[in-house]
Amino acid sequence: MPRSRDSLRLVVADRLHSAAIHLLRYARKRDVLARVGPARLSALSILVFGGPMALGQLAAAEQVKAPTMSRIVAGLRSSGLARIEADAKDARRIRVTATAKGERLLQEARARRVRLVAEIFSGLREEEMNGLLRAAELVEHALRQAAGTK
Amino acid sequence: MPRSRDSLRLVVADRLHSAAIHLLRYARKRDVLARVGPARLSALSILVFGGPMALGQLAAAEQVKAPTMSRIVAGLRSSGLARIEADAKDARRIRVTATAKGERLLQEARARRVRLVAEIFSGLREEEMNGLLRAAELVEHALRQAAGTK
DNA sequence: CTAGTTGATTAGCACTGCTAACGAATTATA
DNA sequence: TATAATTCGTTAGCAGTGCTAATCAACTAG
Repeated sequence: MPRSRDSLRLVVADRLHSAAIHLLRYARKRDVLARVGPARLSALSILVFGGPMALGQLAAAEQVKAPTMSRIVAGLRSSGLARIEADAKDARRIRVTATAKGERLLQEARARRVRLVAEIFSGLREEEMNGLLRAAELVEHALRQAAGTK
Repeated sequence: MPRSRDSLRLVVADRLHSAAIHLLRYARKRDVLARVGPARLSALSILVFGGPMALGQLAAAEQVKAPTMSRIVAGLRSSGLARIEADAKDARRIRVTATAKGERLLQEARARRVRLVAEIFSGLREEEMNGLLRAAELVEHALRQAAGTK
């Protein structure tokens, strides 16, 4: 592989990583207002969009280990944002479901976060926005590929 | 502002946020190998690229409160990745500097990240990589603007 | 029926963010 | 000059999120 492509990758890696860190740090300021941490919010969104599922599935979806998800679910539960039921087929399993309150909170938090991030980009031209969109989709797509192959 | 531009922003914000979360989760797996957390690595890179600076400056650059940066610097120090000296002009201030070991570790972490990104984006054309680079720079620039204005 | 596997939890560690409260040093002001 | 206000950094303590190791219960294979 040519040296120039290699160093381009180095720069891209650096910049993307840094941009991601800073973007999330910025966005998190409002998540705090929701009194729900990012991991819980993210898990909740999986539940809302993906429907009820077992803890292990949720952990896999979030790329997190079972004990971590166990605690996240406990937190959601104690906040009344999710509930758990026994699985009919397998008594080891639990079925985690978002409550109505959870769905409501998710929509609010999401709207707040999106408004915040959208504010940041208020000065950008439409073509720049489209560039960002393509970049985000590229990253997501490439990550899905990489996660699948691994 | 036209409705269409507004909703484009919302979509971009949503996608970017999601892509950032997933990219960092993926990248963190390797950071763990470096035995240095993401916040320390990020602060270290500011030091390496920006030169020695006061704790407050570093906190501002990382968009983090002083106590948080105080602990991050303490961690870097105890790992021998950074050192602190007294400021000649103002005895309240400290001067934080990356050590040679810190610079070395950062380069290694970067190299690891580059390999990771290379894996993820192995299928991308050079122009797509350039698109990602522009996107990352746009995000950083917009964030700096937003942080400055606020 | 025993042995192995799987799903979830608990315990305990590390890291990262915050606010509140403090001490020390500097700057502004009476 | 003496005092007050401000600024810089630290400490203490809370919450959240990630991990591994160990454990328990339930299911599955032999």
